[in-house]
Amino acid sequence: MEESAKCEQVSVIDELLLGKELTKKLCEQLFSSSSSSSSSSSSSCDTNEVLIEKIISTMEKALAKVNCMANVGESKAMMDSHCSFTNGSPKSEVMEPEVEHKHVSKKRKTMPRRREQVEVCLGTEGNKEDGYSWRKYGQKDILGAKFPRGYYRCTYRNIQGCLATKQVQKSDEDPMIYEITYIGRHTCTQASHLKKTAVPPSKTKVRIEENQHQTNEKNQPQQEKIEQPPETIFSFGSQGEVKVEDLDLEIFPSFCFSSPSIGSENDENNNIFPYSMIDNNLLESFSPSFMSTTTSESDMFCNWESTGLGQSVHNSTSDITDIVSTPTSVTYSSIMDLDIFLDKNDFDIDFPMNTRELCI
DNA sequence: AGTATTTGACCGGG
DNA sequence: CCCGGTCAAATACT
Repeated sequence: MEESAKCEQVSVIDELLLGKELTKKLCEQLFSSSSSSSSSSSSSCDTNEVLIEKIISTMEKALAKVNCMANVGESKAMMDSHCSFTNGSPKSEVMEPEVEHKHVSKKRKTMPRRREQVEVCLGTEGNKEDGYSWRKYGQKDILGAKFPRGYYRCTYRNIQGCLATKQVQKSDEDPMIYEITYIGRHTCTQASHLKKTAVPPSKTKVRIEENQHQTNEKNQPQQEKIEQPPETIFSFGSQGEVKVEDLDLEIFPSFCFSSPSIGSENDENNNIFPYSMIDNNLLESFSPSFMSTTTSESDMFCNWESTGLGQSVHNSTSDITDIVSTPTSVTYSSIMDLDIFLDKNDFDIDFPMNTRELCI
């Protein structure tokens, strides 16, 4: 990457960090009554509205910068899948512009892609639980890559015509990191998925603690192919790094969240989220499952798109949809933040503020 | 027996 | 022709 671009990126990161801080503050204010607001909000004189304004402004700045960067170059991927992945039906050809324009066969590369980098702590072999069930259908040695790439498709491809696929590849540099490329979007409704979201948060939290404990103290004997219970995923927060980058947007730096500070597990109020937050809206915004439920993802993104904020970055809802559709719990935090970043119209409800740390 | 994974073959774009 | 992506038969697993 060029130097100027790096500088730009740094300043974008700054903006995003600022935005994060502001949203944190806002969250504290919003939910101070229901959760133990331990952290001190420095200048708590800001009203919620002011904070929101600030956040939006910050995000807009960041987005503008990113937009600039994207225009300068490196936006090939952006062009590739520049949109039109509407909430299409599984089979109807949801055409990419290039396809539409060129009247070319509806072949590969027509699905929007989104790449995630996941640092795996507990040796999940790239099979991080993301809430959806995948079926491996191939593996390929990739030129120049040390490790083979695994190809997965949605288990319900045949049954429900869900065309979502993902590619999992262990990173060359760091074997603990898996690069996961999601292609397409889930159109299926996965029961297991729904079930997971229904897991009482308190339970989840306990798990987190346990896992944190274990991972911190001594690495568990790492086994490849350990199937992690869904809850375990949250442990990524403590040590794991989750990077979500939309190949189309390329606007989000890598995020690394640590778990929210966790109190004792004997109180429901000590859930990751204040219990009062666990309402439908929140569950939906946190959980990828909402994408596969009847909840209208399109609605969500209508909102998003209508903000104009999104349009300044991208014209399509497809990518964003794709982002949020990321079902994985690993991306849990990321999703939350993406929501925050992107959906200013939903600020009032989509505030799963639990990010504690934003690493680059 | 049913389901999931592995792996070599095949296909198509560049 | 090379390479990435997918298919599908064989194999493993439950």
